[in-house]
Amino acid sequence: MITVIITFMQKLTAQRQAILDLINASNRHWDADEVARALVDTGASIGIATVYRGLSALESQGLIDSIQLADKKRYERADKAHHDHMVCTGCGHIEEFSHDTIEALQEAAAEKKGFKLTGHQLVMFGFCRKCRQELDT
Amino acid sequence: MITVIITFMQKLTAQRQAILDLINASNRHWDADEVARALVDTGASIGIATVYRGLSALESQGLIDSIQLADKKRYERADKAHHDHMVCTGCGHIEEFSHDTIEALQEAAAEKKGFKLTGHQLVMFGFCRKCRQELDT
DNA sequence: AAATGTAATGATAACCGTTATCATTATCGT
DNA sequence: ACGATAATGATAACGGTTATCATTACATTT
Repeated sequence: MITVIITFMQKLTAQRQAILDLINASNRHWDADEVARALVDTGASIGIATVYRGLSALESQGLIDSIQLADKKRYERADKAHHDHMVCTGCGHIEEFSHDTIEALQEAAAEKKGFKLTGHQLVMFGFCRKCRQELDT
Repeated sequence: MITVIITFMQKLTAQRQAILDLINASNRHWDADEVARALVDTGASIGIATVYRGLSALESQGLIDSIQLADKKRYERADKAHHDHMVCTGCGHIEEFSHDTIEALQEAAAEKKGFKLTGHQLVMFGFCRKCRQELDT
């Protein structure tokens, strides 16, 4: 096997700093378009391509996290403990949760199949408390 | 809230039967393009749009299952017990596994947040036994 | 401070999986 | 067989994302 590893300096430019600040300022889960829109609204000048590149650069540096939903990727702050997500299919609300036992059992299940885990993603779908009530009316 | 439910007959046409037979004949996880290619290879005449429509029709009837990966959707036989997936990022191999305790804990975690679960998807990423060995060489 | 090398930017084209459109064909119940 | 309606297939369109490329910004060296 031939492995080539190319490394280069990642620059934390003004645009990337702005993206990082925006994401760090809340607990929201942002898609690329929302980030671009929010930054432009504050008067910043940033192209959509720069947002996409900035988001993946920041993620590869571990400065932000992401979850891959069916249609798009969403980014969130990285300075939180590991957690998974529940997505309300009614209103889009995303709730976070973490469960050490589930994590441990996943690791054990992988090991049993000979897998060396590098990551996982657990997304649960359903109706949040609010949407659940509206369904009953 | 206004809810409109429109129901109509779903026809099991020759094309859809061919898709169903193909998927039922193995344990593979097919994407739409692979299905179309495989059917055309057997001499069948089927358009890619028909494959997409057939796949979602069959899934909505519970005749096949699917998993949503980052880039595309993959379909598999439905006549298996519920299970989740481990995807090898080295070779693309998909391994299935099931774990009742994890399922139960998920349900409990959702309930604690007030969520009424409708489904979930757990995908674990890593290296399968074979790719793991190649990494060490 | 000027020059140099390199990564980032931004506008836009391209990409890829998927869905919509629409005229035509096939299917099912009667 | 007839009539109603769903399915088909070719292709356009869509939406999120990535590639292209000329230009700009940055850090390091002279």
